[in-house]
Amino acid sequence: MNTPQKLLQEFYNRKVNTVAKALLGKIFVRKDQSLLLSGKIVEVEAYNWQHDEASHSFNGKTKRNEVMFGEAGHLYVYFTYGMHFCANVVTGKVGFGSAVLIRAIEPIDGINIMTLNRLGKETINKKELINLCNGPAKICQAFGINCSSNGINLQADEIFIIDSPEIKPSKIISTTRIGIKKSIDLPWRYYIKDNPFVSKK
DNA sequence: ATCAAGATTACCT
DNA sequence: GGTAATCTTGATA
Repeated sequence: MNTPQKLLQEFYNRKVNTVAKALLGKIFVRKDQSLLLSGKIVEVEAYNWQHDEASHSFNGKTKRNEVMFGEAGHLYVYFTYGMHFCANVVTGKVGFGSAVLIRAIEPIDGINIMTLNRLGKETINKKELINLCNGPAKICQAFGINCSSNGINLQADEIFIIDSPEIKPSKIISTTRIGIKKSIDLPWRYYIKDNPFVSKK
């Protein structure tokens, strides 16, 4: 049996749409001493620097988005709507400001902890399980991710992504992105076909 | 200094 | 389907 392999720098250091599709099916992991939380990435969105007005990086580097302009393979976490965090994986060359938003995860390990983080209780029914990580802010709440994780290196042991067999192109659906008002026509949202943990059809 | 918008979610009808 | 919650950031003056 092969040892699970952490994704390396070279995986992230490619074009954002390539990385976005490649991230589908991979295992997102948060480790903190005895704490182990993980789940399969089933939905993502790509945000680019050029020709993408919806991207935080479109108007250039600021204090908020500087991680996006840094090295690939780091985590960009931002706070929005006065109450939510969203997590992104930085991709491509330094200075290009591109990242992949993690939009939905199928929970695997630590479901009891995620349930506690999200719902304030330990038991969960089937419907609540489906709704546990099917949205970018829900993932951060379930995994306990906040701005203190902004900029961390995914090669380290706190938060990282483990390799897993590639999803076949025929199983990847590409649609327009959700919740944006600019560049709404770009088909840069990708999700795994027929997976019940995807946020929206 | 002021202000509007926001890569969302939960709860209402 | 509609909207309140809630506050940081970035743009403009």
